[in-house]
Amino acid sequence: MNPMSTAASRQTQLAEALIQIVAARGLDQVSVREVAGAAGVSVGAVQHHFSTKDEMLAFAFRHVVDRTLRRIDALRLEGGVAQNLSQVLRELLPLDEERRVECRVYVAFAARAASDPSLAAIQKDTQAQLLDGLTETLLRARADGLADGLNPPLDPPVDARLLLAVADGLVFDAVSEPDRLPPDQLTGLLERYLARLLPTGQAPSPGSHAR
Amino acid sequence: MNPMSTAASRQTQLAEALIQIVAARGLDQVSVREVAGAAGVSVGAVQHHFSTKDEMLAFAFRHVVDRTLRRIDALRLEGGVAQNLSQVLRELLPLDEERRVECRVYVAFAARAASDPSLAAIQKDTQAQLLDGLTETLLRARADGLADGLNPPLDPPVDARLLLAVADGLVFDAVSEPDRLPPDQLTGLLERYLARLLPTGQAPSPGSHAR
Amino acid sequence: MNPMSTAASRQTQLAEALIQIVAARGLDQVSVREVAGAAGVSVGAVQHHFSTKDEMLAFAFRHVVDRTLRRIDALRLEGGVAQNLSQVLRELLPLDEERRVECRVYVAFAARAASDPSLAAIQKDTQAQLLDGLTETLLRARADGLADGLNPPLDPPVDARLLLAVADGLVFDAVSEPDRLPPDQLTGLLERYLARLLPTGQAPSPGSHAR
Amino acid sequence: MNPMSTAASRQTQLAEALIQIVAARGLDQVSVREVAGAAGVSVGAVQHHFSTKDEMLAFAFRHVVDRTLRRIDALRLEGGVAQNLSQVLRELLPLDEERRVECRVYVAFAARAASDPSLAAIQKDTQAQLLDGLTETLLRARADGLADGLNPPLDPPVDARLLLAVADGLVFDAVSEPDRLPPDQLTGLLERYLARLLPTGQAPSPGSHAR
DNA sequence: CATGAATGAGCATTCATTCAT
DNA sequence: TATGAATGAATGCTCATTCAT
Repeated sequence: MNPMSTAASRQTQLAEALIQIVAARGLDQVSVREVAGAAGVSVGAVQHHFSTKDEMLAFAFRHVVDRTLRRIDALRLEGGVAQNLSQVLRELLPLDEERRVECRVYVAFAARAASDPSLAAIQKDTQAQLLDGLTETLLRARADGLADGLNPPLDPPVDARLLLAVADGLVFDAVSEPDRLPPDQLTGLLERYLARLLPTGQAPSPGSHAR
Repeated sequence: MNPMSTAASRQTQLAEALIQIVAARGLDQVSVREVAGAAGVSVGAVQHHFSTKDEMLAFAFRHVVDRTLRRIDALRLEGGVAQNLSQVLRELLPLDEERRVECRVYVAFAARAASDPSLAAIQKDTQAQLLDGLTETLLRARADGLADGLNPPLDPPVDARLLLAVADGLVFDAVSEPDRLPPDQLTGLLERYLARLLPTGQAPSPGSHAR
Repeated sequence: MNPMSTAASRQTQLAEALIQIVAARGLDQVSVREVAGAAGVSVGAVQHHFSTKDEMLAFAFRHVVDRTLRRIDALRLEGGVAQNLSQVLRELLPLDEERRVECRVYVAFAARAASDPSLAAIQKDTQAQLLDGLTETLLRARADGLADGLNPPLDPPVDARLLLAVADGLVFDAVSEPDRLPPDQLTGLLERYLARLLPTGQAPSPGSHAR
Repeated sequence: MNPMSTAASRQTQLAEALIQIVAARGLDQVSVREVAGAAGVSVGAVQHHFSTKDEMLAFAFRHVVDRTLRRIDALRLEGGVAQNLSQVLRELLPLDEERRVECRVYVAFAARAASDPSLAAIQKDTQAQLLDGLTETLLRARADGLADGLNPPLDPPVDARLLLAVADGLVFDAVSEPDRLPPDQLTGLLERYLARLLPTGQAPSPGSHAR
C-alpha cells in the first residue's frame, strides 16, 4: 500500500516501537505481541521482518546506540577541545526526553548484555567507538597543553576509559534511581570532573553547580 | 525437619540460590521453578516463604546489597583517609569471584529498578547509605587537608555523588563488557581518579597503572 | 478431589483421550489442547503429567500396544497349536471396534516411527515381543508335526517374521483403505495363509472364505 | 525464464522435493516453506502451482505411486510367470535407495489416508491397480498349472489380496523398524512366501534364504 | 509466472499462582 | 511447613493462505 513502508523502514519502525516499550516499561515487557500492537501491525508481520525475537532485540539495541553515535558525529567541532569534550559527553546523558529514552534503553540492554552474547557484541562495538573518539579528543587536549600539570599526567587511552566510566556511571545512576539526578545535577557533576581533568580549559557555562 | 531451617535462614538460602542464577544466567532466567530447583526444595516451599515472586526478588536484591554494605562496614578504619576511601570503593568493584557475582546481580537489579518501583526503593536506600558514608569520609579528608588546592574545591556531598558514579560506572562497564575490564585495570582506573581527587593522599599501592 | 485420580491413572486417562483422537482424526490432529479438552482437564494439567508432547505420544503408543499384548497374553492356551496361532493373530486385526481403534492408532504411530527414534524404540520392542511369541508357537507346531511336508520347510524364527508381516500387512491395508477389508475378509485371508503354513492343523471355522 | 519449466514439470519438481523431505524427515515436516526451500523457489511460487497444501500432498502421493506402477509396467514379461510375479513384487520392496525412499513415502501417505479422504482415494486406486495385475498373473499361473496341489486351492482374486498384504506388510515392517529388515531378508521372506504359493515354479535365485 | 509482505490462527511450552492435603 | 496437582494466561514461533505488485 504505502510505498514508504520499505523493508528497511519497517524494521526501523518496529525498533522504534520496541524502544518506546523498553523506555516506558522495561525490557521484560517486550514481547512480539506488544511490539506488534505498539507498531500497529500483526504479529506475523513482525516475524516476517525479524525471524527471532533476539534478532529484533539486537537490531533495536544497535539502532538506539547508532542514533546516539550519529548525533555525536554530527556535532560541529567548533570551539575549544574542552568545550567539545563536554558537548560529546552531554549527548550521552539523559538531559532531555529524547536522551532519557535512549539512556533507559541503553542501560536495559547493556545490563542484559552481561548474559547475552549477541547484545554483548553490540555493547563492545559501541564502547570501542566511544573510546576511540574520546582518546582522540584527549590526545588533542594534551597537544593543546590543556592537561598540563595534571597529576597523574593525562594518559589519553586510559583517561578515555575513565571518562567513559564517569559518563556511564552518571547514566546508570540517573536511570536506576529516577528523580534523584535531574539534568542540571548531571551536567554539574560532569563539568566538575572535566574541570579537574583539563584544568586550563575554561568552564563551559556558569551556574553549573549541582547538589 | 532440620530445626536449623528457620524461616529467616530458609529465605536467605533461597536468595542465595536466586543470586547464583542471576549471576550465571541473568535476571530473566529466574523463575520460581529454577530457584526451587537450585535450592533443592519444591516449588510450593519457595512460595511458602515468599508469597510472590516480586517479594522474593526484592528480598534477594536487599540481601545482596546488604552483604556488600556489611563488608564495607566491617572494614577496619586504620590507615589514612585516602587509603580508607580506596578500600571502601574497592569493595564495590568486581575484583574477585565473590564481588563479581555481586556486581552482576547489582547491575541486573539496578537496571530493572528503572521500571520496578519496589526495586527502585531498595536501590535508593543503598545509594543513600553509600553517599552518606562517602560524604563523611570526604569531610574528614577535607579536614585533614588532603584536598587542598583542588580546583574546583572539594564539595563533600557533591563529590560523593561523583565518586559513586565513578564506581558504578566502572562496575557497569565491567559487567556489560565482560573480559575487557579485568581487576587490575579496574583498580588502576579507580586509583587514578582518587589520586587526582585527593592529591596529597599517598598512592595506596605501587604499579597500579592501567591501560 | 477424586482420590482415584492418582498420577498413574491420570496419565492413562490422558493417553486414552489421545488414542481416541488419533483413531478418529489422525495423529496430526493431536495437540495438547485437544487432548486436554477431550480429557476434560486444563492444558497445564496435561503438561504437569507429561513434560513434553513427545513424552505423551510415546506413553500413549506404549499404552496401546501394551493393551494388545496383554490381551494376547491373557488368551487361554487350550485347543491345538494351530487354533491358538489363529487366535493370537486375530487379536492383531481390526475385527471389532476396540481393535479397529487399536489398529488405526498402531498404524499411525508405527508409520511415524520411521522418522521418530523414540517411537521406533517402542515399535522395535513390540515387534520383538510378538516375534518371540510367534517363534515359540511355531516351534511347538513343528514339534507337533503340523508343518510336515511344508516346502520350504518351516523355519520358526523366519516364518514368525513372515507371519508378522502378513498380519501387519492386513492391518495396514485394512486401515489405509477403509471399508474394503471388512472383518470376515480379514479372517478369511488370515486362515487361508495359516492353512497353507500348517496343512495338518484343522481349519478353525467353516465359512471363512473371503474375496 | 526457462521455457523448459512448464507448469507440469514444475509441479513434478516440487513433488520430488516434497518426497525427499517426507523420506528424510517425515510427513509432518512437510510445509510449504520447506518444499519451496528444498526446490529452490519462493513460497509464492509453490502456491502458484498448488492452490492448497492438500492439493500438493495429493499430487505428490499420486506421483510417487505412479512412479512405482510405471516401473512395474515397464517390466519385460519374459521368463516364467513365477519369476515375473517375483519381479513385480520386488519392485514394491525397499531393496535399493530409490525404492527405500518410495516405501517410506508410501507408508507415510497410506497411514495418513486412514483419516484423509483425498489420500484414501489415491490409495484405493493404487491398490486396485496392483490387485488387478496380481490377479491376472495368478490366473496365468493357475492356467500354467503352477499352483496345482495347493491347499486351499489358488483363488486368484483372493490370493492377490493376500499377496498384496504380504508385500505391504514387509514394506510396513521394514519402514517402521529400520535396520531390522535389510534387502536380502526382505527378498528371502518374499521368495519363501512365493515358493509355497506356486510350488512348481522354480526358485528365481539361489541363496535367498533369510533369517 | 513469480515475489514477498501481511495476516491470524494454531502450536508446544513456561510461568506465577492457588489450593487441597 | 511442605508438597504437588491444577489452573489459565502469556510466551516465541510456525504455519497455510491471501493479496498487491
